[in-house]
Order: sequence, then structure tokens, then C-alpha cells
Amino acid sequence: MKIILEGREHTFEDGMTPLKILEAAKSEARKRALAARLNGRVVSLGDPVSEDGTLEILDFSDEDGRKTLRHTASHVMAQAVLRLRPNAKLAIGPAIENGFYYDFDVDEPFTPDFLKDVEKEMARIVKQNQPLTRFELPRAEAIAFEEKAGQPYKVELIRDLPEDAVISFYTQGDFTDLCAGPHLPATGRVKAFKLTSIAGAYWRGSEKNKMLQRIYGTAFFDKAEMDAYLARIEEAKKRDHRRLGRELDLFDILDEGPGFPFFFPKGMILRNELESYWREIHTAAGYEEIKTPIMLNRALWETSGHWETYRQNMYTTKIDDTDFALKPMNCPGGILTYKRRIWSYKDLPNRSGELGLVHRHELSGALHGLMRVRCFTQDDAHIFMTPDQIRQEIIGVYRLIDGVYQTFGFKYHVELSTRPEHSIGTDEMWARATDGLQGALDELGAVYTVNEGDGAFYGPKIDFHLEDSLGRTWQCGTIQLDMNLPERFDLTYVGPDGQKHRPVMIHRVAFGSIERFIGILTEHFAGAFPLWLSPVQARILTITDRADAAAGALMARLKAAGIRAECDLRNEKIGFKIREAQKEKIPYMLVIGDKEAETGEAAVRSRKAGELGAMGADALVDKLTEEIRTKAL
RNA sequence: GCUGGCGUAGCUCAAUUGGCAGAGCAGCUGAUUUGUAAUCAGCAGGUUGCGGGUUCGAGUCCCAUCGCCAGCUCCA
Repeated sequence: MKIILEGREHTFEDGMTPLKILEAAKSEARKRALAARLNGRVVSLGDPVSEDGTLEILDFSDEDGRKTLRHTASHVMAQAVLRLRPNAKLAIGPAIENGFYYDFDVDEPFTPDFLKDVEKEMARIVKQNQPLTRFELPRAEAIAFEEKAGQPYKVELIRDLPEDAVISFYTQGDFTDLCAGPHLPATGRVKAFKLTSIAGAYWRGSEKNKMLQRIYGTAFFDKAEMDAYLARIEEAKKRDHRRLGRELDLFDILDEGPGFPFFFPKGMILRNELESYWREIHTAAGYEEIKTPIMLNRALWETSGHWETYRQNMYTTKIDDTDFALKPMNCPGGILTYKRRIWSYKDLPNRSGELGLVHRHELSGALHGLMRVRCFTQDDAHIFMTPDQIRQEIIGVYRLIDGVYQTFGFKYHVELSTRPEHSIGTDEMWARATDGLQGALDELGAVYTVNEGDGAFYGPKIDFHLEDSLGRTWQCGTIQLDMNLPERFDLTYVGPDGQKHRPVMIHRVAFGSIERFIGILTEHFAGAFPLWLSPVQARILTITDRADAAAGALMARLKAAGIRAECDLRNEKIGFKIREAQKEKIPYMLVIGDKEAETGEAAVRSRKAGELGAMGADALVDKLTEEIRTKAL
């Protein structure tokens, strides 16, 4: 098979794809050169090469294809914006998960109306079907090109490119942009697109830089596919925990306490069930439970380093001329608890857990329902151990957390976060701690990504991230190794040699925060919680008041078996009662009319499966008890 | 905190160029005794987030402030 690349003929075996061609390249330099050329023509590196020697795209459905489409859509958007606002300065415009964005520096901020104008202009550009062509320039010329174009951000980007980088540009009609590619061959391929929102975003992601205007959009090869996607987003909004919390009377956040959630009676049942489950598995895993004060004096926070490093996030007050702070973390309390006695190496590891209420003054703009609040309960635990116990303990904690998420059927991803800029402790401590975490992950065969510089100021961490209904991820579980606080608080244990030694400490949470976890849980189940968590597990619905006595008897029987049951004796039609129970997502509806009152049974209706037929009280208790016991999903 | 948008009844939303603050659902009261997702009727519900200003007149325009939403930054 012959392929003509930029005028030169290349011969490849049949069935080659650009990706395979790249893989077959002999040297790195050759690979880069080929990639640069191929990217200029090809949508997806996995796409097959057609027989007539051109690079034609046959399959748009893979992720690379959509990414390329969206990247091209961002160029089309930038072109449209420049036509409408010739003075706009371009920053960056990548494809992202499900869409794309482009950042602009403009004199006047964009308005929602302006988005409509941009969409119209984009449609025009798509209709013009301008071909995208690629060219490369040496560094100096590339800089001169963007300087002439009046694009200072692009100049800065070029200056920061590595020495050996290929500097490429893409042109479509009157628009040229610095870009590595790849792109669609022409703007006409951008069939379906929509601009979704405007937001501010700092240049290069640093709040020290200027805030630019960002336009988000999405694009699909198929209009129907895009409509389905947009409809799915609308649907997902109905699962929003902030909405469901209010609708299901579980929890809410009121204007009177921004970031400080209220839990209503039904929400407390859910919460208490989670806490009981937590106590059960932690007791089984060898943890002891403690409770430490939410307010402690300044001297303690100075010892821990929080006063120095974290004070801007702490709520402080003065009591009798002494500074106090609400705890933003539980560790100092856990440490003081450890220090109450002398420990032998035979006592370690010591695992003490605390459902600890912490307060953090988060930035107002960061608050988000239960996901990001200003006071929350961490299902915290601190493990004090000898250095040679590190790996085994971390493996144990990892398995415990994994078990928790499996109980709820959650998918998660794991990140290893390393030393941040703002940190305390020596290089050697950090190296040992990071090696400990990484070693455990590798021994477990865990799949994880490394997040450089994202650790806590006192140590590296393994984070567990869960998704909300819109696919945004939230850190829940975390395992943090700390060789610093034991030093600061002069923690010791007595070794076999009779001498004092320094223990190592793990901070860890499984839920992360009960509040955030409930938020995730609510969205995951769309409010239809598994039976064991449901605030009301069964509601008995009467057809007429002739069944009231039977209903009362059944409720008493269920309650005696520990099942959360209630009666709906109102003088309403059964359809109405069913509808309400169904909307409240009550797992089991037990209908009693004359027939059932007679036989002592109930017609069972499941929230999920509909009518299940009549059952006697004993059978019903057995069925529900078993479902609760197994925590069935 | 930053950029933009938005705050009207418990909830979802109306209210023409500045001109009488409304509807559905929920709630309450009464009637209805009903078989698996909505019985009927009536009643009540508001200092339009809060505070200033412009105007004969402000839900609507301006300023300030609080809160919410999206994103950025930061984080469990």
C-alpha cells in the first residue's frame, strides 16, 4: 500500500493504520516526524488507511475520534470569536471529557447572548467547510508569527515549549492557531455542536494570573447523539443530591448556614445506619473508637503545625485571653489520646477511630451541597505503628476501604499524591513515606495514577475518588502516611531493646466525610437507597378503614423485628397512596384490603419489581430481614 | 476568594415599554370507604433575599449586601 505524505510516497503493508505505522517507526526522531505529519491529516491514530493513498477517516466512534472532533470544534469557536471580537487574545482551547473549551482574554466579558452569536458564526464556518492545513515553523519564526498576530499568550506558550519540540500551526480560512493537532480535515465535519457555558478561568490555572473568559461547548458527529447526551445531562440533574435531599426530606443547607448542613430525621436514619456499619467493620478490623474535642487551644495547633500552615482555613476564637480553634482535622486529638500512656512495640499497631466533626473555612465559591461543606464528619482513624509495619497496615486499610465501596457498588479510581510545595518535614521522611505507600499499592496490584505535588502538607497520600451524577469526581477515602506529627509531638513506643523509638502514623478515612459520602450515595441510587439504608423500609397501605386493625398488627410485628415500618391509614384511594410511596422511594409497599385482613396477609409491592403477590407476616419478616442483613443492592 | 449568571408562595415557574403580584403542585378543611403511580370541592399561602437610591409609580432600572448555580482556584 502506498501513502502519499506531504508529497512523498511511502510504502506500507496492507492493513496498516497510522497508529501501527507510528509504532513501526525505527527511531524516536522518525516517530516524532511521522506523527507530526500523520497528525496533520488524520482524525484518529487508530483509523485505517484507505486504498487510494489518502488518509481517510472511516470510524469516528472511538474516543480519539471524538477528541479530535472537539478539538477542531474549539478552533472553529475561536475563529468565530475572533471574527466577532477581533481584539480577543487566545489562550488555550483543548478537548476535554465530553466537550471542549477555549480561554480568551477580552476587554468586555462574554454574555449568554454573545454565545448565541458565536454559535451562529460557528455554523457559518462549518458550512464554509474550510480545510485545515498544518505547517511547522522554527521557534524564532513561530514567535514572530504570533507576535505579529498580536497573541501574547501564544508567544508565552511557544517560549515554554521544550528545546526539541516541533512547533506546528493549523490554518482554516482566515484563522491560524498554534496547535499540536490532530484535527479533522475540514470544518464541515463539525456536524453537531453546542456552547454550554461561560466561566472565568485563571491563565495557566494560577490564581496569581489574570482571569480569562472560558467558553465551554460540546460536539458530536451526530446530532441525535448530541441531543441524547444533552438529555442525559438534564436527566442527571434530577439525581442531584441537593434536590433529592430536600424532596426526600433527608437534609438541606439553608441560607442561615452556608456550608453547614442540616440533617432531618430521615437523613439521620441513613446517617446512623452508615455509622453502625462503620463501627461494625472497624471493630472487626481491630479498631477502637475514641472521641476528641472539636475545640482545642492554640498551643496544640502550633505544635501540630496547623497554626502556621492551615490557619486561613480555621475558625478561631478567644476564651479567657487564650486563642482556641475549631479542629479542621482530628489528628492532634488522636495523638493526644495516644500520648496518654507508654506503649510497647507489642501493643502496636494501635488503631483508633473517631467520627470526628471538623470545621474548615472553605472559600465561599467552593461550597457545593454536601460534597463541599464547612463542617463535616470524617470517619477518621489514626494508626500508630513501627516502621516495619507500614506496608502491611496500608494493605489492610486499602482492603477495608475497597470493601466499603464494594458494599455500595461504587466504582472508584485511586491516586497517589506526592509532596506539595507547602510542606513540613525532611526530604528523607517524605521519601520513606512515599515509598511505603507506593510499595503497598504495587504489592496489591492496584491501578492508580500519580498526582505529583498534591499530597497533604504533612505527608503523601493515597486518594479514592468517587463520581457524582454528572461525572464530577470527589475525593472520599484517603490513606495518608505521616512521619512528621510523631516527631512534632515526640511520640514514642518502647522497642524490644528497652529503648524509646519513634512510631509511624497513618491517617485514613473510608467514607471520607459522612456528608460527602451521603451526597454520593444519594446521587448513585437516585434516592432509592438499598433496603438496609432506607429511612422507611416498608409502608403499609390500607384500602379501606376496615383494614386498619390488620395494618396496625402487621406494623407492630415488623417493628418488633427491627424493620422501619409505618402505616398510611388515610382515607385515600390505593393508587394515590401507591403513587406517594413510590415517589418517596419506599422499598416495600404492603397493601391490606378486606381479602388480606381476612387471611392475615399483605399484598406486597416492591418499589423496583412491582407486585409480588400476597405474603404472611412471618414470611415477610424473613424476607426483609434477610435483605437487610445481606445489605443487598 | 475570582469570573459570569440567578434570587417572586414550601416546590416548579408566570407577571407586555416601569402601571392592581398570579398559576400548578404541596399544605389545611370538608365530602368521598375506594384494589396497585394523581377523587372532588373549598380555604389559606407574599414587605418579590435584605438595605439604600431613581421615579407620580419599582418584582422590573441603579448602587450596595447576603445567598444560590456553573466554572476557576483550593480541598474530605
